[in-house]
Amino acid sequence: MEYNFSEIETKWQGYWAARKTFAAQSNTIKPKYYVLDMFPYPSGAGLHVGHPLGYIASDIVSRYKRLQGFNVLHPMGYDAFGLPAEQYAIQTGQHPEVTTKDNIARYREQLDKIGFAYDWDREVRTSDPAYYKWTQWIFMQLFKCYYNTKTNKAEYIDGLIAEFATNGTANVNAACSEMMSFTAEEWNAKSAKEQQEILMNYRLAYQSFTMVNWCEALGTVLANDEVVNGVSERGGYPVERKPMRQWSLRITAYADRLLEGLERIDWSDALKEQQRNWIGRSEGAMVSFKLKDNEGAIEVFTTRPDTIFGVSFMVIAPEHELVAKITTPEQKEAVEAYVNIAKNRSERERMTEVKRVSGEFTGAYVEHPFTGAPIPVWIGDYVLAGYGTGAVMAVPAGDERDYAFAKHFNLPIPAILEGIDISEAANPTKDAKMINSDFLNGLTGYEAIKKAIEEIEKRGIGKGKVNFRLRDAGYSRQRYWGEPFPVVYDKEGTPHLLDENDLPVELPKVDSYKPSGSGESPLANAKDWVTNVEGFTRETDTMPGYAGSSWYFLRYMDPKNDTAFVGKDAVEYWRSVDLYLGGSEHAVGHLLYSRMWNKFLFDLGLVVEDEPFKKLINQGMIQGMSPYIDYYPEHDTFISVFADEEKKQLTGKSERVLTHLVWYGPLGLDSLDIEAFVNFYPQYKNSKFIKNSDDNRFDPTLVVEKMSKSRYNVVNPDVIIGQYGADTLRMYEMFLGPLEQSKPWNTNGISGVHNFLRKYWRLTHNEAGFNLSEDPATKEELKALHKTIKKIQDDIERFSFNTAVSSFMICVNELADLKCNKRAIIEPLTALLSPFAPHIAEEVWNKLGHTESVIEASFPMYNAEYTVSDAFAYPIQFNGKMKFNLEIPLGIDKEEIEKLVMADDKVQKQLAGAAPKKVIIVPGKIVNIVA
RNA sequence: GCCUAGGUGGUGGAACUGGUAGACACGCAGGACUUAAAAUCCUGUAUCCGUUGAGGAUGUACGGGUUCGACUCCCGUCCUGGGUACCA
Repeated sequence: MEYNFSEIETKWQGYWAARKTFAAQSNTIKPKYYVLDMFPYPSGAGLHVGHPLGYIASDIVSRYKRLQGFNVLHPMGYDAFGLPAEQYAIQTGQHPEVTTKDNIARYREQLDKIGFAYDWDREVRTSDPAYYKWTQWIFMQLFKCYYNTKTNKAEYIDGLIAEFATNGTANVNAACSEMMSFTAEEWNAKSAKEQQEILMNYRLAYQSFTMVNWCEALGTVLANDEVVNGVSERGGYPVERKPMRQWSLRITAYADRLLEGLERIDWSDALKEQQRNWIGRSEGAMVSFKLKDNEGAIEVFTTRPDTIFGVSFMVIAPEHELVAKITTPEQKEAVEAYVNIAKNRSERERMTEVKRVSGEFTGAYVEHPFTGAPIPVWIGDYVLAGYGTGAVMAVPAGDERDYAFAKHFNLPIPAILEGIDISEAANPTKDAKMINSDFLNGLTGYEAIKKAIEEIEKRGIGKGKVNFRLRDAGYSRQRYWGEPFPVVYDKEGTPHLLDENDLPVELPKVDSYKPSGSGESPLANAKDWVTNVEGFTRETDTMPGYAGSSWYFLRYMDPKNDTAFVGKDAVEYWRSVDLYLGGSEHAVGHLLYSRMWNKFLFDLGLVVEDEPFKKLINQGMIQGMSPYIDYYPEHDTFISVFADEEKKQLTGKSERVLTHLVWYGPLGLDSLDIEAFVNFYPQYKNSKFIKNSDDNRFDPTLVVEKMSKSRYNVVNPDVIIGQYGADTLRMYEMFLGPLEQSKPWNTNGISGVHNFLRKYWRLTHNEAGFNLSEDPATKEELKALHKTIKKIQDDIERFSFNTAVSSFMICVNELADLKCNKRAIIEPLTALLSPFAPHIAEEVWNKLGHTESVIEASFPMYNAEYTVSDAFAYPIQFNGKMKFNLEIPLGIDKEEIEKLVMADDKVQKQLAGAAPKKVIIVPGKIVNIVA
């Protein structure tokens, strides 16, 4: 009887769906386990083979936890707002809601075919008004709150307002955009509008001016992804950076808690380190340099106040607010020209091209705060406006970039460290003793930092400060396909929240999804909607992609609740995500935002855990092979990648042409169909094509890249399922390599995995049908089984699914050799296999006579008796240090063990001819040789 | 540039804590069964030299180092993936 996977898989998928087998229980005394996948963005290309990698792994864990007796929550949903659907809408006029629904339907169909144990009754979609009602509601709470740094948590701003009215800012310690200071009288004298403006300085969701990529020609703000080499990707129009009034979230208020929380969660060190570096806490000092010949001062933040006597110039960012004010008339032209060039370069470019030194002298000077010496002020684009104060005190002796700048512009490089050569490069060491540094002379850098801060504070020219690299998160988008803000403006332009009863604020219908052209979002085109709140106009920006995804893990706990984003009972039972699986591309974006949202909701007492994701695994990305063909324009010739001899004849630069007209075999890419190619691209009608000399084929160059529709490298799981079945796909994706590693998709080994499943099937099936023996198992058979149980359990616990699949293969090979079809072995093996290949396991389980699903089984018990090997591996230690293992047969006495050990080459080599002082043998445990 | 991860046979990978490098699988070669094919099973398979019941040398991106012993630890270099704040 053949293994008919398609029949088996259809049958059991239908059974699971009809019985709601995987629904999480709500009234149970079982312990809970919440295992979550990062939900997908439903793209038009459909699900590709990369998506299931993490989903299969989490599915294995969820089924494994069920076998262990947990009440498992394993949900799935869709991150349904986003740019691609909107761009598609602009091109085709189709409402993004329609395309999104279609895409979701396709995803669902594909997901169902893989046999995931999802509780589909809990599905969420971020673009569903019933969902985004609560995204808007959480935004309202963020708007209504500020961060009290005394109690170290978010609180409602009414408390702050009352404090302002009675004591002013005197006793206020709150996270804010800029330090403010006023008395109660001053506060009370302000107009309502002025008061609202001041409160923006404190709110956790607030408005301010931030930079956007503005494309005049397209009349729209562009995402960084839409800007390539400084021009728009579409059309190649110039892009400038310009300030716009935008919403932001004050995530910086949570910087310390986001850092501290990392200590308490089970994430990889690499990921934690990335978050730490992103937050970028650094201790240092703010120092104020007085302007010469002008009012005011320039503030700098430095982590190295010890090097202050090495300052020979100052560099400020081209966007710095003082540039226009301090530039002297003689330098005006040059500075303006420089600012114009610099301001349109992206921060990325400015950081990448760090070796290309550029800058301009402003003509202005500041005074050194200790020596009073004049310090020239330059502008340079290596200083970023967004970090610190947008100004640095340049210490060329100690900082590489300052050094390069000084060398390039011939500025002095004062020596401040004893015995350190600075003729070739800067040296940032803190170990050397300070020289030429007045009161710091003779101290090391470490000592000098403290002393310098003391002195700076004493003289009132600055103070010690902790600075963060983390910036507040931009929260406005001038887009259609996102959550509308529950905000309206009065006639004075002051924003007000709508009433909670007005939620959800649904997206209005618009005629065009194109931007309005004035920089406003497409919502501004819906004139009736904008003005349909009496006396007010609506906010027309929408929320960013991360809004809905920052809290979706909470909604799964209680997805149908329409009186709260999550009910109290639900959140108290499910608490937080026990295991979160997703790609490392979300290391700092989504994973930081959702931690912040969760902490905020925790502060308001609405969730019970401060950290949302207890354990996190990053699965690697499955890459695609994009087919490019090599073209030599000088010869008007295309050449196959393997035609090496002919390639030598070709001169000039070659180009790579991306093409989808590669013959696509059932499982992947093959050679180019030249005829189809020239039909599709008539411009190459007369081009020459050089094929391989040996097999007369034309092969493309395959480039490993992220799988995406636009690169023609998406491989669909449906094809694999059709040919081999879902169980093979599941096991093969796990077999492909370590979960956390990225790897290009290939189907080279898939037949091996499929053969394994057939072998497992053949253990209990012959031509006639199901064939099971009720005889008791032999010791050898039990050994094969129990070795596997132990291995599989260990492997699941450490997420090593590829080695688990190998262990299954070894086990089945051994059982096949033993011709074992005994219930005593097959039954536990089937339960063991069910998380990996659930359909075939369910089928066999059913044939074994069980009426309940295999998920009602329990994980097989491992029995150590059957896994002891015939020989024991003795760890051999020298002087107590573990050195190596030696196989010693069982059942021999101490003396014989010693003889065997001493006769071993490695032991002899170790002793190098000398006799050991002592040989300690602990029977069955250890051999310790004291040399 | 910066942050982060990785680089092992023809291929995917294994080696979990410094202790026989290459488990398992693909591919390939040879064989059994078969009229034949498919399926299945058996044997071999890191490289080089030698051998055909003979062993030796080399070998985990590259160059150094620590250690009796290094894929594993340290220093440096090269290459690749991911992120870099409005893709998701």
